[in-house]
Amino acid sequence: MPELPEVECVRRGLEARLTGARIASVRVQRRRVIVGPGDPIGGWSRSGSTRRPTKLDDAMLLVGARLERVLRHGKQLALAGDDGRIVGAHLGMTGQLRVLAPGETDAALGHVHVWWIFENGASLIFRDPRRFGGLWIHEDERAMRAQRWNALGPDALEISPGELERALAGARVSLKAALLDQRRLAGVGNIYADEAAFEARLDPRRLAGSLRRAEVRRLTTAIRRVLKRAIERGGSSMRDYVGVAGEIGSATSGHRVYGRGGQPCVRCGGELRRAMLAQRTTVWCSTCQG
DNA sequence: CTTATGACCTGATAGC
DNA sequence: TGCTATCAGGTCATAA
Repeated sequence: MPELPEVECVRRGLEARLTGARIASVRVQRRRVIVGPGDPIGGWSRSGSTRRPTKLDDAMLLVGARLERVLRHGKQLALAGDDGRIVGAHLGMTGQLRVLAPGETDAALGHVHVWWIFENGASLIFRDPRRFGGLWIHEDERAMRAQRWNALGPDALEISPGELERALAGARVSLKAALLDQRRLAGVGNIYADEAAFEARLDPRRLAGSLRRAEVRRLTTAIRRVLKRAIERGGSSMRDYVGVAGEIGSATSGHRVYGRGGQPCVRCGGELRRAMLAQRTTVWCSTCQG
């Protein structure tokens, strides 16, 4: 579920609430959501491997460290300790990182896989009903970037027209598919791909490599504006997304095409089209988006 | 190399 | 009420 804006809201929430706090202990309820050193990089649920996961110890999950920074690239997150240790996190479709205040318990939360307790009594939980998300353990930030983050394209929130032009150059896929491809640019998912294409007035079925320079420039502005606006509204809470304290984001009400197939275009009043493109539901205005 | 397809999971909702 | 089918914000391995 969460795309760049939602992940950024989580990042900010974690940093605001937990920076400087020391991790006292961790409880792992479900080992397979964690990719340890030596485990298949794609994660256990996808690998089909019959190997056993490598043994984890608490130190790999930052126990004893102070949380110093929370990093993000695209939809990827990482919790960085003050001693160089780091844990990568990806929320998949339904993953959440939630902070519980000292004494606060939420027995209603199911599917909690990892539970950290801080010295100040606060808790951080990773829960994920569908388990498409997970945690990744790396030696340090450099290794994490080398092993995972460097495979991603430039962060969509700050991508430049030149970078986007390079990302789309020669692509023989639809614009929609290219926007969803994290190796080209990192952070755009199904919601914001449609929103950005509408904002830029580009047909999502267009061949991505066929955009002219002026169109790439328009698309760059559109992507950045759409993502920034969503962050300011606290993200899109459709189904599963909530902030670190369980709060709802209001960006959903600002969507102009996503989820509005068959409804009137906010620009021209024509009926918005809905179809499958790149195996994802896609909504666009066939009048406004050439 | 690039691109397409299934697989991984649970839960909400619509239709019978 | 209860069943089945469909759909959901995302990757990842493998096939073509």
